[in-house]
Amino acid sequence: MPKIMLLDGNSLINRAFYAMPLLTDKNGEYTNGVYGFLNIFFKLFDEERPDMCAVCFDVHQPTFRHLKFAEYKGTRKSMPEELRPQIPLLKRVLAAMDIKTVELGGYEADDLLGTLAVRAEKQGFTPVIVSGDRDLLQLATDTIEVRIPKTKGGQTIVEDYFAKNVEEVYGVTPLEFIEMKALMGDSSDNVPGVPSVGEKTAAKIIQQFKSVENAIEHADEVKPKKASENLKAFAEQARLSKWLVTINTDAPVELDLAETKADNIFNERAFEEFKAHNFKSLLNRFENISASSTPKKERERIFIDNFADAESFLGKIKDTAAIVPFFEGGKLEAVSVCADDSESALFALSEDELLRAFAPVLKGGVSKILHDTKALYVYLKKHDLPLNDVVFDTMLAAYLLNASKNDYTHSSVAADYLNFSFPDEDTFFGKGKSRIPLGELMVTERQKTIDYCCGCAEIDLDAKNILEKEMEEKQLSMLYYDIELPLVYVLGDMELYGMRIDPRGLKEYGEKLQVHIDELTKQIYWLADEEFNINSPKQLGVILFEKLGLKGGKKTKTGWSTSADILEKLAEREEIVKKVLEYRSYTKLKSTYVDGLLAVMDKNDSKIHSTFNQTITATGRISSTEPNLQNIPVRMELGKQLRKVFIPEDDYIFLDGDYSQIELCLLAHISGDETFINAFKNGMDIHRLTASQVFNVPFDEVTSLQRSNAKAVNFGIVYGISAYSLSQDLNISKAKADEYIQSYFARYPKVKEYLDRSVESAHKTGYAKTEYGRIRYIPEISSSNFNLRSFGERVAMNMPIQGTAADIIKIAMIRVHSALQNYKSRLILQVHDELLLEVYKPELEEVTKILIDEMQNAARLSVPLTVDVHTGETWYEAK
DNA sequence: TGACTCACG
DNA sequence: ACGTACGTGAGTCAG
Repeated sequence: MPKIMLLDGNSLINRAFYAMPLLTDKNGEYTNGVYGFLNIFFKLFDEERPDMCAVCFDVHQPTFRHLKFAEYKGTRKSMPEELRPQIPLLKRVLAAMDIKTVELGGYEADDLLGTLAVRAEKQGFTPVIVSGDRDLLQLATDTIEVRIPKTKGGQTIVEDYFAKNVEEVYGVTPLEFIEMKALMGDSSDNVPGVPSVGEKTAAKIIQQFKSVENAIEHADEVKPKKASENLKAFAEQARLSKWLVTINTDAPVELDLAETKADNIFNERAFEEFKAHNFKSLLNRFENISASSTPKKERERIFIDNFADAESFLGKIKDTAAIVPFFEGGKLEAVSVCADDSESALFALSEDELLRAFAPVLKGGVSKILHDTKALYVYLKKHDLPLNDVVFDTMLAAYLLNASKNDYTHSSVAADYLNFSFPDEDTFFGKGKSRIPLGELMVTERQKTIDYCCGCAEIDLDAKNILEKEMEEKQLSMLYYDIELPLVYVLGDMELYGMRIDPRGLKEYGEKLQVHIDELTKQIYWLADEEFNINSPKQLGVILFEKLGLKGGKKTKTGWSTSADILEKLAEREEIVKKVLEYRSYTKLKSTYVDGLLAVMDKNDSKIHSTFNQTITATGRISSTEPNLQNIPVRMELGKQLRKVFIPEDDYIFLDGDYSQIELCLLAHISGDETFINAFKNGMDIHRLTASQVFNVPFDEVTSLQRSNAKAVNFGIVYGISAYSLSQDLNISKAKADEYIQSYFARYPKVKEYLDRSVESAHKTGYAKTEYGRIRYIPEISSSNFNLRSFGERVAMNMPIQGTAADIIKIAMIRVHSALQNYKSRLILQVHDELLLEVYKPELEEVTKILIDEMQNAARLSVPLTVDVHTGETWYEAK
């Protein structure tokens, strides 16, 4: 018997929308509801294999039924702005899939589902109704099945109901289910029901009396008492509710069921729609099409396990090759190569043989396409091997094209730019403890391993042209070839040089901290009159705000907030709070810095080799991990002492250069505000100037409090200001903060214009851009959610400034690195607006000049970029 | 694994 | 009325 699947478009897209995070496609249009709908659709389609299919939608038009009860139906919550446009989108996608959509003025989707289901049943089809709405259960019969998908813990599970299942679960027949719903009401659907009657009571009443009408007639016999009284008092409302929940099974739908054949879903047009809206995981369903539409080259995948074959394969490479190294525990395990459309190869030899075979190719001649060039560069340099003629890095290109992604793996590049799904590295090898070395996989899953490794090289080769073209279109090529690609080697060298520390000094520092920690722990236990885990915000909150009853606590969703800004307000009066804050700062230093640094130190040379990541931040900054050398303490003296254990190599000295107020300089430059520009040209104290302008006092009479408040306002402007946050930061009233901001804008009108312009442009284009053309997409900016949209607007104000500063220091790094080629001195660290060099002492004078010159001239702005330099025998002194 | 806290620019 | 500063990484707790 032919099967027909009838879906509730409105209800399912609604469920999907709230179950999924907001997703956007390339044009910034929201797609999560449609994507979620399609996932449910395909899951059930695969299970049911229906011959026919139709999706029903609501059309709200005033009709008799709805006019009469407008007061109930009319007050339904309005749809979020992110969802509304997804309904026409869903209809378009369904049309492309050749799936019939059904709608009829004045009827809701459930009426249409009911009508079609009954009609189909009569004509001898097997109907399956899919909806997120339980009201539909009234339609279940022995042949009509109602399926209700639910998300539970991220997984979609489906509840299935024939008539007998409804009776099992609710104890009433599907038709009685209507009566039951009428009594209990439905607040989300604005069905009033009878007050104080919930699901349990309604079920009991209907089991006994079978219908609302009969229950009203025998209202005196109804229990409990409350329900009995209300049933009498709200009899009319109960009848009305029944009318509202009853689904019409006789709507005048003009549709021949023969038109609902679902036999052309996976067609070219649907494929294009799916691609356009980034429904990547669904694309592999289009098997025949994906092959033709994205000519995925079928290459022969060769396995090479001896040196002679390796040499002969590599010897054939003409001019370009994608090369992918596979490392395990710092050792090279295998390499895959793809140089043309006909074949790719996996080389599994000993590390020694691999290096011998590949050295000539890596050294030069062959143009190389890589993915994470820095990793290979660093590895090779450790083995004294050169890497030249790298012409492209797919990871970096994918980052420039969209800096907001979490990763830029081969899998992600394949999905985003080649339209096919490819296993994720972590999925393939396993991650963390359960990671399986490539060598072992070669034994157990030989062909899959060859396919995976060769696939990576094929992806790099195939994606190069597409990535290059997209970068060209988005005007990112200069940023890519002149900044990001050259920067790889600068960062690589920084990682290789590392930073020397004095482990004995560090241990002594740690021991000193530990003495204080032990003392503070005892004092805190004594003051709290019990022992507890001070590191646990949960336990600490209970001790402070419940046991000791301190006032001024704030709740977070898990308990009391014990953050520093709250504790600081209590510290003056409360000894224990003061001790806790002190304890926190000591333990932070001990565990994160002392223990953390000792754990990652290279024991051979007492050096810290951080990893500098080029594809993490959304703004273009570099990040540093294992360890993070960009957040070594400096603001507090106690923490700053830590920098005394960072020491240059023998005969070297630290030289530090930092841009003075680079973000405010850029604000002045980009906005073109004359007051700011002149102030910077004259080398004035910018925060003092701001204070004198905002608080209307002579420049020389600005107090230190006024200056520091003005400094906070300047920071606020760069971050995308709001009066509320500024008031929090300065501990002043919101009104006062607002006053500061208003007078700031009055004094610097061009700054205000710039901020407005940035926000407007982001609204229009969906992204923010630096002076060098770096892009950050801001899908949040078109949200109807106030918080999300506000966040988007702050990002629009901040990103061009923070990002341009990042671009500029990257340029400076490349130039300094290149200028130092023939010196022993070297760049070893970048901290966003600061460069740290390890300078060979005889070169100090010259290198100082180079550093200042290259940093100051990295960009031409309408204000001078000034650089402060310091030298020191320790990092402490050099700052 | 996510929430919280805190170190930096 | 809404309820926030922008960008990161690491250690710790607790479910």
